[in-house]
Amino acid sequence: MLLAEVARVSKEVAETSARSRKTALLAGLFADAPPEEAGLVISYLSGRLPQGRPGIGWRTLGQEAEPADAPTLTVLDVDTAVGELAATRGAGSVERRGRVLAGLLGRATAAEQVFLRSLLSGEVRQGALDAVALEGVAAAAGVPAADLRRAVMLDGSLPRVAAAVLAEGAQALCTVTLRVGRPVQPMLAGTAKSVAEALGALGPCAVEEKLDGIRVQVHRDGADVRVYTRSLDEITERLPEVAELARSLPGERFILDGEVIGRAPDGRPVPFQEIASRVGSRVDVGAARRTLPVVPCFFDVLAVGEDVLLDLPVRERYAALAALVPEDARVRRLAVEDPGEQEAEAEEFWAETLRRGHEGVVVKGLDSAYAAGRRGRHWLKVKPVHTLDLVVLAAEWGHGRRTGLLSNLHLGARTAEGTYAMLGKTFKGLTDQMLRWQTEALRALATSDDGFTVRVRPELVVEIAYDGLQRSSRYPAGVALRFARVLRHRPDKTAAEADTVATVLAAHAA
DNA sequence: CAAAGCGCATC
DNA sequence: GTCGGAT
DNA sequence: ATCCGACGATGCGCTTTG
Repeated sequence: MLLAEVARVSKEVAETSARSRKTALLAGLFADAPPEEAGLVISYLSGRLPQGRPGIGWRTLGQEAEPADAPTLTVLDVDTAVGELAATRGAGSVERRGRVLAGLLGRATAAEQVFLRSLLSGEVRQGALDAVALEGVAAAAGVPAADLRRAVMLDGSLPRVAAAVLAEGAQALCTVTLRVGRPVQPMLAGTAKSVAEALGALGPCAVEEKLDGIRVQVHRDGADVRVYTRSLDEITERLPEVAELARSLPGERFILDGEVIGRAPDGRPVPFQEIASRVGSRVDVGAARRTLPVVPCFFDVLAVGEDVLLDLPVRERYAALAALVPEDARVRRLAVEDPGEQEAEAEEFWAETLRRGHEGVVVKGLDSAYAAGRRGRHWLKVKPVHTLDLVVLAAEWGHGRRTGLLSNLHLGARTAEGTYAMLGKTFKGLTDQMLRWQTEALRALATSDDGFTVRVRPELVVEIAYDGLQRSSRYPAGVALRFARVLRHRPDKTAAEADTVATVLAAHAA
């Protein structure tokens, strides 16, 4: 199949807003794809490369290339080139990769270049990724989307399952089962503003501590233990403690879901950044382990022995977990069978969890199944929110649907010297109307515009919500906001009324 | 040989 | 990771 | 109820640059 066809459909998908129409466009192409190329086509149109990230970023993609006049590239040609890109490493690799990329782009028409650049950069921006492509596959193969979705969650790969179902039909889905040793898309949590709100939404539930670490899925089959991240990358070698603990458990075969954290000598959890550093260290795991040992805390079990537990309710899965994992390797939890009667108890659990230094709680419906790969409304996370009044120091021009609007705000707190210390940026929480308003308001305050960033007189105050502070080597206060978002503009306030660095730091002093 | 730049992963 | 918009 | 895309800070490892 020609890349031109894929690029054309991608463009059409991008230009239609209705999801049903996107699905139909994708289904048409998937049905046309030769069986041996279907996986590739589906992968590209769901915005992924089978090789994963190819080591090509905005910098490398910046190079210009004279487009070809006529489309000759096939998807197999692209796959070959991407394989080369991904395999290129060592001294001189940047230049070699650049040449391979130039060669590929040189064989592509202008339209194909647009698609290739977006695909390689990881931002297809066609309003359709995995989920919509999955609908397209289901339509093309004539199978129920729900059946296909379940198979993909268990298998972990849409292109693989899709190729099989297009070739063999619905029966291909029957052979996909949960297997120990093959990672499953983890279930995700929605958000609630308060414990009371979560209790009200869920009824009988479990309130669990939410640990601020790295999500892990641990598979054991006899002596073979593997640890996977949330994105299903295998990180077993980086976390020997986790593998050791899994081997020590009284079960030969299981799949556990949990979070890896570190504990200070007093038992309190170490900051997320330290865990990220530890889990990210690959070259000298021994040294990293000595510096910061980690512990897994499990909160779910997806399989044990020959039994698949995904469809069992939380209460039964937790009983299985308790039978397998000792208490000190499990998350603390409170069962709330009667939310009406136990609200105070739940609130106290939340307060105690925060006193222990954890991130918040996750509230789970006791009768819900494990919805692999979904952001279930049966799991709701609750975290404390902090707010500040900060001053806009600059704003960046937006992209995509925010083109022409000032979007990303540089946020400053007042210093003792009467200047402003930047604490981070945010573009979140802004409605279209707020974007329009701030674009005009900031234009009026502009002191410079380099086409990327507009610097402004520090006069506009914004109310910012954030989750906490993190150590920063980039920002002058030595600290940055985590997950900052705009609550509202405060044109009624003057910059002199904004919060100071000192009060920000004081609010988080332990 | 150290610093900077880049890409990619976590949240 | 959070959030708003669209379906 | 879902999905998507608008982009955040940070740390590691690799490669290039000074």
